[in-house]
Amino acid sequence: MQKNMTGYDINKEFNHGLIDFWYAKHSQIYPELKKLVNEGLIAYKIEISGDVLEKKVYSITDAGKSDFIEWLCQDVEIEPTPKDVFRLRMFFSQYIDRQTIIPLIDSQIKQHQKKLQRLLDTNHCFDDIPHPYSKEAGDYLVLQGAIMRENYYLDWLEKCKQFYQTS
Amino acid sequence: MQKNMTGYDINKEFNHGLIDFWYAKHSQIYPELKKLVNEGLIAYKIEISGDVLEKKVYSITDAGKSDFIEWLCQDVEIEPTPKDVFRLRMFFSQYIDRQTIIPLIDSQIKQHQKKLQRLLDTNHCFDDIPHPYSKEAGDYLVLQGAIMRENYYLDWLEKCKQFYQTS
DNA sequence: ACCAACATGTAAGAAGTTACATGATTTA
DNA sequence: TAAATCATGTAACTTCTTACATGTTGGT
Repeated sequence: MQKNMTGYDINKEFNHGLIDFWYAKHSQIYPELKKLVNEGLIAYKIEISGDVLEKKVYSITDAGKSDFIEWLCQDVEIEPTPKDVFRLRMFFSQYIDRQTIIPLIDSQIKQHQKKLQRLLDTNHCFDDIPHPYSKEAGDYLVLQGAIMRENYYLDWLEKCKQFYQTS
Repeated sequence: MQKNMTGYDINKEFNHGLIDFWYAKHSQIYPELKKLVNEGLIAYKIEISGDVLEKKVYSITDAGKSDFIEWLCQDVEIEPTPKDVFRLRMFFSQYIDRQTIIPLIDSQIKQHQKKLQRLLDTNHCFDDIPHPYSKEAGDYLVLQGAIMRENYYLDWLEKCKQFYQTS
């Protein structure tokens, strides 16, 4: 929808980029692209890199665009709260002894702080709030959401830590 | 781990109860229980309800307990941010026109407010903060996490709404 | 020459959803 | 006696992960 891309490009955005709300492995991406071509929603042109290496550069078709916009405008029910393995662990935290649980929580805090820092570094790209309906609008909104999410999660982790420390 | 349960009980907790961090359909639960029995991690006794209805009441074995505790105490890497369809939609929000997007966001706000209210109602069960290592500790921590999550998500939705309103 | 990155796929299996399928018990 | 809830399963399918599999290009 936003630019022509190869499967490799999509994989890079999902796994090395900043997209923090969706992902897929290349082993899922390539078959899925094939499927979308069969459905007429995307099409590709082969480009040659160097001497022989073939790149399949995909673009969205008109049918794909209208399908996508239709999907985008639908009012939908909220999803169930996503599964969270660490929340599951905390649910059973009564079975972890005190000298074990604090380092476990600290490890999560450390990792989430690192993630948050990475998001905040990216946030400097937006010196000004982008204009609605600009092409940066989506990036901006999801990045704000990601930052807010990490902050809430860290607050919760701190709460868990204090719960087991002050007793 | 906490009490003996039937597959039906587990399904009820997942789909009608308050567990807000994990779920499964009964069509997944029954085969999974069978698998765990084969692995010797759980066992069941048949109880008769009424005249003939057979209930399989499952309990965890010693092997299951030690396996579980071992899993529980492991220090693990944080998971990737879970997929979020509405975040995905907002990423592409530039393609939604103004009279459409605001009701879409409002609908999400309404649904999350309802969910939050349900969580807050449950929260009244905890007049006092439960004691760490009590059996309510896990319930308490995940409920606080769920409430914090809904609050953060509502804040983000409001931010999205304002972004598209003030322009 | 070597290595990192570019580039594209398939196969086997695990996890999860939807639909199919059946029957008993309790409550109004 | 009808409906809601209790109770347990299977089948087909989609989704996702891990591992297998191959070859090119660009930089040092």
